[in-house]
Amino acid sequence: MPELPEVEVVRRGLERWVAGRTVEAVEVLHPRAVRRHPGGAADFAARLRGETLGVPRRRGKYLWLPLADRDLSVLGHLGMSGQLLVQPEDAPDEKHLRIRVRFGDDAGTELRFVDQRTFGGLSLHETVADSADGLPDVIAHIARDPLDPLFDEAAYHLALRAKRTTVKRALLDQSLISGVGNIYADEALWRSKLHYERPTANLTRPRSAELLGHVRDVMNAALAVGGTSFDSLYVNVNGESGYFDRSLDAYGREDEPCRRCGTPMRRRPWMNRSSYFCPRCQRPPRVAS
DNA sequence: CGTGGCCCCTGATTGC
DNA sequence: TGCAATCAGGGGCCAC
Repeated sequence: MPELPEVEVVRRGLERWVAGRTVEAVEVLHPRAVRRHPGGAADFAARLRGETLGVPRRRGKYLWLPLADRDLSVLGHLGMSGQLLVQPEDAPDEKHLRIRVRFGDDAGTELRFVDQRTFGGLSLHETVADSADGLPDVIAHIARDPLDPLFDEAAYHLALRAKRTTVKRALLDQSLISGVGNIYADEALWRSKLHYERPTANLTRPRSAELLGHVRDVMNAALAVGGTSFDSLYVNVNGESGYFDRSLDAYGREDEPCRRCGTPMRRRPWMNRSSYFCPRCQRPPRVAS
């Protein structure tokens, strides 16, 4: 499951291995991988052909490659199981290869989008008119992520107070803060000693600031580890390789002792997912639903 | 309009 | 042993 730090590692890999290259041919092997592209697979391939890719950017878990001299970007999301790989042209196709991008240079590598569960995909979108960083229009509603220097902490706190929702829902609400998934939400809540069903409306400024700090810490720790592991030909993220899961304190630790107090951790079904928490450190709110 | 919930998908795992 | 149910989860979309 690629979270924000893994997507940032992918972005850096793309910057190194793909930026500045000109597309020669695009092959869409699974229509679902381009389902967000308005014109369909053939249109995606035709429009991308001949274009030169710019420096990749990222917001939350979305990343995009602006096309040189056009107000157009290739937008990508890895979903649950997506990978963007730079592979030798003669490497055998991956089992779940969905899109192949060939380049017109002689570097001998191509870009591949591989995705088992097909939740992710690539698409072409126009740039928001007055956006400095070339934000694609379809993700204009995605908030800045907590590692973005322009993330507005005061506005975030006010937005939390205004919402009539619970804290974990708010962490996963991409219009408030982006890039926080189920795993890091549980980690940040554990570190903050907050129950996932705590209402956001009465969170004090220090509490929300602490929570945000823990979100950043969790992400930066993963980034520090993941950022050193991919200095190779591969632009590779494998969220299930477990390079950070040994450092998880909450997620996936049902019945294991809380690392703070020793109480067995619990798992609760939540939004078709799971929430992991310590029943002692993270007390439920008085009016838990 | 804000909030909550459903569903897209495939493969590993679990249960009978 | 084999088949079916369950689980994993980002985020768009829709109903209330």
